[in-house]
Amino acid sequence: MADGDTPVTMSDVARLAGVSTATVSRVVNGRYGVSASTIAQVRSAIERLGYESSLVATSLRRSRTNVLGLVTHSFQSYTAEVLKGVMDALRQSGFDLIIYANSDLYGTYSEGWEQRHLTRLSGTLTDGCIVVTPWGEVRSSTPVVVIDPVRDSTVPSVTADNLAGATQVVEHLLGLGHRRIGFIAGRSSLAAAWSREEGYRRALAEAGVPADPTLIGRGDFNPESAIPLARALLERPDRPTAIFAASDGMALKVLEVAKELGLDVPGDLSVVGFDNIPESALAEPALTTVDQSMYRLGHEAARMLKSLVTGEWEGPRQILLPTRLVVRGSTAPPRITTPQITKRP
Amino acid sequence: MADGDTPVTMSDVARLAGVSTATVSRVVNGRYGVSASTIAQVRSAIERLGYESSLVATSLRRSRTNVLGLVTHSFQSYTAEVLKGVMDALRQSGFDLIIYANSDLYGTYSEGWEQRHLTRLSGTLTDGCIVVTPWGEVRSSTPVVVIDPVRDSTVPSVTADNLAGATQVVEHLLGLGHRRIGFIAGRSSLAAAWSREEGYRRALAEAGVPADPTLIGRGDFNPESAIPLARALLERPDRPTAIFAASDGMALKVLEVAKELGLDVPGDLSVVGFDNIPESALAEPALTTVDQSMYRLGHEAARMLKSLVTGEWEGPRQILLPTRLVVRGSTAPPRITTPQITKRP
DNA sequence: ATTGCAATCGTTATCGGTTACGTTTCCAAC
DNA sequence: GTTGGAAACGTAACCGATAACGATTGCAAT
Repeated sequence: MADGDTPVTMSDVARLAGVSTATVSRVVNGRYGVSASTIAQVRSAIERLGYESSLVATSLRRSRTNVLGLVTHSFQSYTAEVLKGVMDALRQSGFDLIIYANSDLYGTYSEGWEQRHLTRLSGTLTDGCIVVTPWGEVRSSTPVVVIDPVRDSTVPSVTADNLAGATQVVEHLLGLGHRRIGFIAGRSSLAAAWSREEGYRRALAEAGVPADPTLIGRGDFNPESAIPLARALLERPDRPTAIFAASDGMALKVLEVAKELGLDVPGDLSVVGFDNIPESALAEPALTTVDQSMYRLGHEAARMLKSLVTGEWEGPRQILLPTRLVVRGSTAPPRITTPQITKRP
Repeated sequence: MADGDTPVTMSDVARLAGVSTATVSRVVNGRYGVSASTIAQVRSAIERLGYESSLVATSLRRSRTNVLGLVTHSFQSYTAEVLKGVMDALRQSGFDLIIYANSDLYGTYSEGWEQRHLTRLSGTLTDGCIVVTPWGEVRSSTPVVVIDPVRDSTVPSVTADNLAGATQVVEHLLGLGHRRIGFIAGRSSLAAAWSREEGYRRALAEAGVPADPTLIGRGDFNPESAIPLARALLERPDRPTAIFAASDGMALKVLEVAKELGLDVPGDLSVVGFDNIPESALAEPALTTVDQSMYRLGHEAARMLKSLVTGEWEGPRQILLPTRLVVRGSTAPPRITTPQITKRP
């Protein structure tokens, strides 16, 4: 009860109940072949001693730990949302979650980091891992599910339908009357970044709007990376009337830059993001964005990993989740390059 | 390398190196008593086989797992900030972090939850635990550090200087000219909630402002709980000119209610929170609040737990962290009950 | 009274490391 | 040439639980 007492083991229980440890084990695991009276005796001994089975010893014997891992390089609100989904999917499933994160605060990030942790964990502490937005392809001796994988990855993964989402964004902007639409891209190695850019291109192409490569800024999903890019786009004489940033974090920085330059949003400039992180709804003006339900990404990834570990997964190994355009206050018809009044429907 | 191969064990290494497992163990753990040439052989065998020692087996033998636990009942931005601090403190310390959370989404919370998980974890999976804002006193066979403990707790803990923070808030409001100041309290069992309320009372008393008990609403730190309380306070004919909520989550709800009732903040009503969660800076108007650096709470708790586990803790077992008043746009001189113009210094 | 078959329970090897202890080797000192 | 002793290494018990296997028991069928 207090600190410092030696932990009570299964053989303590066995001794008190007058049976063998095998029988105690059977009772604990609810296995067949123990008489009702013995079960009662063992139960009461367990109760009296306050016995808790050792997760460590159990893990060693079975070769399952019932612990899943989550590896992430950053710990922003995106990851936090994912985490909620993961934990909800795992609650009462018998699996515990262990987290490896590199919170990106001291710049100690190194590229092989994820892989190092994966190999250390797999086959030893965890039964499987979820990896969030990795830098490269991952391999492991235990099952892995990747959220937002790199391009052309064959590892089991969960991704939002970024192509559709980005297409909708551009269609929304085109519908408002925008023709010069800037784009701030994400880390190009990620499939998500590529799809969002591809959606941007396709939607423009289908609408017959000529693509202007100089309107594309090369960001990396890090919010800070968007600042110089936004500045460059907005200080041009022929500045775009709208900017679509590949993530909310970057879009919020675009808002700041616009404010700094004295531009009114959405009057002078429309801004759209992607992700729908909680902060976006609170921004001023509230950010139009694409909801990709990071909660669901996490939830599905956990569900998938769980059944992958238990060997009962049926569905596809690459899951695509729907996205949804969320129109808020940061988008409106342009009034600069198209001086005529454009009424909204 | 690929999936499905049996993990390579220490005896595999031993066989290849032509030594016993004991020697391999000595090499792996850098212990004295192995010749340089043997070390080299073992090292190369480890290298060739890609051997990784089993954390589970090691944990069973030594009675240390090098895993710390974090138990929390909710997973809001408060907890996320704490988590960042914890993980930063633990990085490269050789300790891993395992998280138990009840994200409060399905109302499955039950009061004994924390204690159940604590007893299950301690002495089996973790070497010690951090518990965030528990519902009751906690006990465990391994070290525990509590962030925001209950009142009169004797368990090692880390808390912000809530009394000082709350006092500053009220002094700030008094300085602006407010006299009728409402208060929305937090979960009263927590020391933090009590201290904040105490600070509110003391500051009023010291300023000679008569306390009006009807201006105090009994919330529980859950943002939703503040809604009816704020409504009740603001629909009175003699409504307060300022409301101090014991947490930012609740304060943000007060802002919403005020907006709903057509009250201008800070013109008709000043609002102050406590915590300084990220959302507060983004609110409209930005929320005046008290920064208690949840990051530092987590960081200090982890540092303390770590040394408690290794038995090298020197400092006090109850840590008090400074707070800081952050004045933003949600507070201003009152203009309702005090019609005269009050100039700021 | 045997036989047969379940149901029940104990023995024991094992999971992968760690470590107390014992053994061997080797070299310096007597 | 012994002896002493430290260095280097192997043996085996052990951490706590699980499971294959064998042993015992009880009871119905023969």
